[in-house]
Amino acid sequence: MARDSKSKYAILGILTLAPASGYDIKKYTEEIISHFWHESFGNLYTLLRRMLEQGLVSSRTEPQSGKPNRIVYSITEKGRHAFHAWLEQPAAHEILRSELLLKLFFGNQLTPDLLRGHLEAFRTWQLSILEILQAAQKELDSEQENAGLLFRKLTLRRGLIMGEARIRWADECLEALAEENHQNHEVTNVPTAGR
Amino acid sequence: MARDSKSKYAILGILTLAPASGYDIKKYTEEIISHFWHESFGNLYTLLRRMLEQGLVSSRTEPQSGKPNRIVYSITEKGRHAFHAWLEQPAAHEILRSELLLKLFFGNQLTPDLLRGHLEAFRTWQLSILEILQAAQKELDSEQENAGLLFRKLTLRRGLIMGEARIRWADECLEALAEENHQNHEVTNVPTAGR
DNA sequence: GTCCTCATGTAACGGGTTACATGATTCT
DNA sequence: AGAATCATGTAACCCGTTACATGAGGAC
Repeated sequence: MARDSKSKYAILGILTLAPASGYDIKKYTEEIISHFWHESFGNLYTLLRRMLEQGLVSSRTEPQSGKPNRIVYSITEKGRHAFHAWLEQPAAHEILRSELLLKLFFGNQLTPDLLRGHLEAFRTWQLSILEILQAAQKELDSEQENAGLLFRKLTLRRGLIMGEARIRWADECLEALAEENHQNHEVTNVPTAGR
Repeated sequence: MARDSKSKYAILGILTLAPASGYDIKKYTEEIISHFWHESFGNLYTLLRRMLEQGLVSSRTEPQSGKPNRIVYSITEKGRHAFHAWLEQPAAHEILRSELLLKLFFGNQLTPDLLRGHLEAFRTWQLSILEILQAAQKELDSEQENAGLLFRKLTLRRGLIMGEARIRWADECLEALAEENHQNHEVTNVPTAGR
């Protein structure tokens, strides 16, 4: 087994839906599945050529005038097999590595203001993602029943649930910090006040 | 700037709390912050030596009989500066890449049984993590007020909230799939039954 | 006039994982 | 007897990012 590229399977999966160029695949990741996946042009193009050599995909060049040629890839039988074999395999445990959490963990070495700034930036960022997902959901709801619809909805649902949870958490943190700050002020400003 | 190792800052952060060996640091990540961070021995040892060269840490070798020598690292002033500079920097947006979501997205190419299997495996895994976190929370609650306590609690809280959300989501998915399956059976088993 | 979209590519680089080696001691 | 803990290290390797190059056509 060793380790093999997840990108490879993402590409195969997308080619399962329709033939596509590298550019198309990039767009697809950005527009449809950006809430749980991303690809860079860099290894997209490199991978596609490698996969061609391995016979997982076939290619056909579409000449265009004025623009560079489009290289449209299709999944082969071999590619389909590889994809399905992967699909059946249990999903690898996601490795988690959150820079924000790391900073927060060492939060007592940071000024309250900067800390709050980090959390608020995170919050607003999550909020903006949520809005995009909500719009996507509306669109999906108005779409008519089709093959992959349920699964698109379920993955979207994940994005929404997690986004909401992240915002709830950020709010909790901000509250806790505000409270702590408040207490500190009471203590330092009115140290021996009547009790 | 370019890109520099996040591991580096995790290490510096941990050394901020107390001098430690590579082995100690690994243990710390596993026992205390595993819910949002992880390190492998591989680059831990490589990084520590590089950081020594860069003057971010200093080292002292503790001879031991029977066991290999312990190399205990301490953070230097330069290291502290680098760490604080990083702390103040806004946290990079987490890149998301979920293999499970990817499989689910292409779920209509998978048998319902396998699909359910994936989701249930995910669910039970998340549940086991939750239990660990809950135990950790109980421990933290009984600890007396100290410097980093609030922040440990806040990061733990994140793990709990997210874990619960993931489980809720998995349940939703399993329900949705069961329902769909049920409908399909009705249709295929009693195709023209009275209505 | 400048920015965005379309479209493909390459080279550098490095961050991190995996797998291996070594070996005494202590727990089950 | 065997597994786990302690403890450090190295070498392979590759996955993926970033940055660059090229260039036409259309939008604003």
